Amino acid sequence: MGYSVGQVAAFAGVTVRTLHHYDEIGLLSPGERTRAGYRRYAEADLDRLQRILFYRELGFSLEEVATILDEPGAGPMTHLRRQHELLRRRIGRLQEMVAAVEKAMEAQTMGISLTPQERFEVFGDFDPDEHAQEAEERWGGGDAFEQSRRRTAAYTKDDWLRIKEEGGALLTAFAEAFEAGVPADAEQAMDVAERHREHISRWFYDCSTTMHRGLGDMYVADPRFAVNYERVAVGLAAYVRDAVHANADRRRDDA
Amino acid sequence: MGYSVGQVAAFAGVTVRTLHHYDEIGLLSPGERTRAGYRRYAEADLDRLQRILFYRELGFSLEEVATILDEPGAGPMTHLRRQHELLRRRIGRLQEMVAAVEKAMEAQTMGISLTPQERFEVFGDFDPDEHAQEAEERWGGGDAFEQSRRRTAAYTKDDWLRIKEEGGALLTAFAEAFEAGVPADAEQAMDVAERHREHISRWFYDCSTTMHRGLGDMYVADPRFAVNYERVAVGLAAYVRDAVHANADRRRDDA
DNA sequence: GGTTGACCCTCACGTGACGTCAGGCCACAC
DNA sequence: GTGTGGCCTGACGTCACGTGAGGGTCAACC
Repeated sequence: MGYSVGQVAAFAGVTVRTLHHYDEIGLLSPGERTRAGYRRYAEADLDRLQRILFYRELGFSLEEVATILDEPGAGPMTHLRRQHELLRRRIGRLQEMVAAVEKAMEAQTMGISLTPQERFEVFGDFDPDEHAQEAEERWGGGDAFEQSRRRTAAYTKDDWLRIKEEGGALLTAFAEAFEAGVPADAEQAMDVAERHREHISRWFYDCSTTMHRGLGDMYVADPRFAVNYERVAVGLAAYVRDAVHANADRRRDDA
Repeated sequence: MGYSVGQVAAFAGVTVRTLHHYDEIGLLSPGERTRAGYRRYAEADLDRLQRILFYRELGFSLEEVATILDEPGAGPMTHLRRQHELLRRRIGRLQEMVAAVEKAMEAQTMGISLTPQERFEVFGDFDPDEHAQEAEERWGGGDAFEQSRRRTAAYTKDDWLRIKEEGGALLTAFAEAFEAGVPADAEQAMDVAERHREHISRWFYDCSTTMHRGLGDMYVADPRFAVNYERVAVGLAAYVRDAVHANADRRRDDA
């Protein structure tokens, strides 16, 4: 029963070394080993491998793939839906590139030359500090952003692990309240929102309730942020925003 | 005049380090330096960078990108057409993946489970030894293929460089004859075909004229091979096939 | 029942495409 | 003239494997 490394490698179209690597880093460890130490992959392992290869091809790092796959409460259907969505987006992006190429062909035949900005327009989506720029515009003056950049620059790997852990706990807390039907303006939800604000203040920048409110809005408006919540539960981003708003109202009333 | 590394990095959406790296490996060296040693990128450098990023995003290694960009006689329009084609294919592939995901979703909701082969079907295109399997089927018995595998296993980097060089020379020879309007059954073209057959025999496996004929057919029929010729000149794959056939006929007559 | 050949194992170093400091010029602003 | 930000060249780190080396395992065939 089960498949050997060679067999799995063959029909997955990867090398044996790749499977060894995934085993080494704990991304995909075969369910069993024979007494001789041979790896034996079960049906479930193949499922996991298929997903790994899928997300990998869409450009996720193996670490990211691991967190996606080990996300609690994500069944097969969750993944399929997400994969569908990711593919749709990627196709959209490529179609934009097609349009850009066609535009360039036209410009070429007309003898028009493009400005540097125009030339790289289509790559703009991938600008890594896009977040930064937006933060600057939205939160005014770039003060918060600068602070965040300075602070985070000094963080160690352990710090980041703690941040990830805390963030995950907050996400779970939001999700649980949401799934349990707790209203966003109930004390429980507001408390989680407050913990979230403290989390931001503690690790990134001094986050006032007003700034937090803006942040909450962005979680819904900006798909890059929304996806983090929506992939846990549909509607969670809006729920988080509402909780954050309710919390901001409460604290204003307190004052 | 010209742009600094920082400026170029900014609107191309890459890091300064990346530009340094491209300079180091000779992929993109700025047209000029200031007397202080600062890099100054000209308009043409931006063009090149844009192409580099394009091909890179489609999965080419930097070495491959270099050979594509330094291909002699490839103007802006050649690149645009090729980019268009590559994008179209990539979109096609992603659409297949979408279909596969949708099929999986259906199977999931129906409670059907897929076989391992079905699971990885969509990744099949990337199976690296796909060529091998086909070779085995087409040339019968896998003898040629086995020989090729055994021989090439022992080749050094220098050997591969020579092979690439020889192959490039043959490609150029074919292209020149083609562009010059030399008929495929003219002596000049047949001679190149014969050199091509010897090249195969020398480096990969004993290639009879009959096998060579089959190989020529495949260069046209199989897009994975055809692309190597078509990207140099449209119609070149068919030309090569015809020359190979003519050469095979000639040598049969000789005998 | 021994040997052959395909397949498996674990080190362990190599590679491609950068990321990330360190240490030190350069240039313009105040 | 002294910051402050941008640029330079090393040089080492990282990620996702590739590529042997050296050695067990196992079904098959003689």
